[in-house]
Amino acid sequence: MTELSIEDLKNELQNKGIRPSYQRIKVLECLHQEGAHPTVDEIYHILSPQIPSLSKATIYNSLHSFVDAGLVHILNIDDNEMRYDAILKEHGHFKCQRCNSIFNFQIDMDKISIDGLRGFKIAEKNVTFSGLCPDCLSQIEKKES
Amino acid sequence: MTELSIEDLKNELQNKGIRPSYQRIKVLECLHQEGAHPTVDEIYHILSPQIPSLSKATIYNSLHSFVDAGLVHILNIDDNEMRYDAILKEHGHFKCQRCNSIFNFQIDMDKISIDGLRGFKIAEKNVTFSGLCPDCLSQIEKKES
DNA sequence: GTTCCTGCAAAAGCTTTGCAGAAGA
DNA sequence: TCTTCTGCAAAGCTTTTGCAGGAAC
Repeated sequence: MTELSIEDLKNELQNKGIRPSYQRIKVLECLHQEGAHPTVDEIYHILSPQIPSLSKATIYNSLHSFVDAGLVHILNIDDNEMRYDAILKEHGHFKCQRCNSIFNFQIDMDKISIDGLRGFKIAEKNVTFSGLCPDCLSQIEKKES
Repeated sequence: MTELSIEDLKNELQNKGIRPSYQRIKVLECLHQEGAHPTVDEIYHILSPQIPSLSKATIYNSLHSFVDAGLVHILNIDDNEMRYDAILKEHGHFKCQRCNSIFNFQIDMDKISIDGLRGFKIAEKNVTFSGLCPDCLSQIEKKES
């Protein structure tokens, strides 16, 4: 969300006990792009031009360390591939069914009234909506007119 | 949720224009078990003893028809495999991180206060919590004492 | 007879694992 | 030097696809 410098990312990794290699810093940078929830494949295609030697195994390894350290969350929003989310602040996700873009939105999880979870210990809350984003909606309207 | 007879399931399929083959009826029956959200593999292992000739391809085919017809929903709650949900009534899902069981809970989606989705057309709402279920909680307490 | 369905096999795609060489402490 | 990381290749899983035989209409 906020623009982070290489130094910030380096510190973020070191604070969690992860050695801040160049590859890991770049992967983490990808995740911190405004509103990004990239798949492994997307990260690979973003970074490959800058780091031609980069392999997907390294991206997977990096992401696993990040998840274990609590730096990023796994997003189960796609049917087939995983997405990763570096925004730890509580928020919801909207997925456009037409262009597959993912948007964040603010949400107050505490205000969700639930019934039937007495006795459960809730650790994580996920809210995911899907439908059509404004861009796709206006494109559909144009087509119809 | 409610116990459905073979006839009910047959009608459910026919109403949607899906030919009610034996295999499809049994797959749909699996999905209608109380609180079930089976994976393809789970369905396969449940039905295999009754239908030794059953293949996973048929289960996938059946589920795709059901999803296309709007009879079941896809549940993106697991990291690696899909789950399927035959309860179309609005509800949330809780996944126990210890035993991997999935529970349904009631939720009023309309009362979720969202901010930042003006201009979006929302088609589907998904709420997924995770943590520990009562059973696992009490087992952990026993271990600690 | 024609259409649709089943089930096998193979293929495709995402993710994980093993290992050798390289980089960092 | 010793540990850790990278990157390649291969393997493992889930899901999809193609096709031939069979069932249903």
